Amino acid sequence: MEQILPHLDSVFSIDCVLFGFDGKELKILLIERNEEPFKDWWALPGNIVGADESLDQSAARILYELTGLRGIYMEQYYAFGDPGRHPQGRVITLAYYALIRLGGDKDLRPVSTYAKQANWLPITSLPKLAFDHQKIYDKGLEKIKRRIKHQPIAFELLPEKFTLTQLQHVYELVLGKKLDKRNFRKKIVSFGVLKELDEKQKGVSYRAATLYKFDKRKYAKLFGKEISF
Amino acid sequence: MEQILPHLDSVFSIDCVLFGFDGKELKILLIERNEEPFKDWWALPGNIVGADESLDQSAARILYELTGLRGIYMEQYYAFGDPGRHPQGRVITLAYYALIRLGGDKDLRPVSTYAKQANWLPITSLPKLAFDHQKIYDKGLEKIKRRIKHQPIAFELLPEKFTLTQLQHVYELVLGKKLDKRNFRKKIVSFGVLKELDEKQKGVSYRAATLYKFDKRKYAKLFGKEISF
DNA sequence: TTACTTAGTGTAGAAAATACACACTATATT
DNA sequence: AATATAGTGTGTATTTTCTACACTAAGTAA
Repeated sequence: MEQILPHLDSVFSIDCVLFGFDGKELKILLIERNEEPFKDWWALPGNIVGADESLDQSAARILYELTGLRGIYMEQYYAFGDPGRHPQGRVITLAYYALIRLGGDKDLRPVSTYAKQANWLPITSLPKLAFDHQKIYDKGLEKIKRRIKHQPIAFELLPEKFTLTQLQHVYELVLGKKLDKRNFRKKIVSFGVLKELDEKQKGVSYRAATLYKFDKRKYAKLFGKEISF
Repeated sequence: MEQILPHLDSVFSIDCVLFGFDGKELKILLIERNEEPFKDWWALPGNIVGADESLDQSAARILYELTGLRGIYMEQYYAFGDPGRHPQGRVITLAYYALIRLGGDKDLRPVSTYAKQANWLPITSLPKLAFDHQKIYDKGLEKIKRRIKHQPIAFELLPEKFTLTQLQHVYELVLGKKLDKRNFRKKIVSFGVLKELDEKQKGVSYRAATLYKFDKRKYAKLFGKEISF
């Protein structure tokens, strides 16, 4: 019901779990707070939703301010609003995750005002997080696991051209388990959204792998179909 | 980021898509508004989140006030917050769906203050809805479709004891398609969460079907496993 | 007793999932 | 030039799951 519009003392924010892949590890972007509460703790980046912003815009803005990146794949996944989750009052927060390819140079321009530093930390060794951010992160990882099994979002973590081994590696890191190489290739190729290029990997000291691209057109046609790993 | 706690002119509400099954049709509970905006329109039931309530509690309260029911399966599924979604100001709303068995007697005690009436309407012929509630409903149905394919939530819509035909019927209504009887039975039984009772349906004018119960223990053990229809 | 209505059951063929091992190729090293 | 190294790339047989499909059994009503 929405006909009553009182002035309430609650705050609505967005927090983001920004997943990044640098070719080796899966990481998330954390900031080290320089204000109370939780001064000197690591926290997920977040902010208050602006008055004229949609929720998605707000999430995109947070990401942009922190990294300078735009057009990144982001997805809203859950709202956290326990009365006790923020020591200084009622803050309801909406969580987004994003998938980002790291390892150009542009991936992170460190951030202003409310943080000492911002850093990509591997998900295999995360510090204690401020507020209920551990819970928010856990749920984000769970959601992304489920999503990657059914839709080809793994591409968002890779450069435009990638090898099948790199793609498999992303799946393994997100799902947290090893996959069989031959079966993986069979399945991902049969899904029909990969375009094999006439181009090979460079700068490796072993047999160079064929590069592939993700074919967005073909994917759009398939919409609704699902893979599963 | 959450160290700033300004007093913002935005309102945070919860709206609920309450799915009910009466043995025949899948319905949702709508209320007819008696105040502007959207006076005389049908809308999803909802309310402002109370200061000391968790989000889940708030959703449960809305449901309780409307129907007198407690302990109902509810799930948060998406936040809607476009700046223009409410004509009188910024209202961010969090959507929940619930699954309810209808057809005892207790299912609905109609509601007070802000509504002329509340009614269970079949999803096959819904009226135009107030605000962006059509969008909220659509997304809710989509979520529930996906969920029912993977987890046995269909039980929540049925009485404690039910026949396999009833169960199949629920699946067909939610998924919006016919299922093969033999294949359905094979799969649902092999999932291993049904308990066959020594009891038959009563009061039918044809061969009585065997009754089943949902075995929550077995389900807990299987957690993580998935069916798919 | 008969007619009616729904319950309940099996199988064969197709498709998908899994398990599994070796030869190829590019580079680096001696 | 020969060799070591490290990752690429490929096929098949087996098992499991999915799909399509039709009749008999049981109970009730007339």
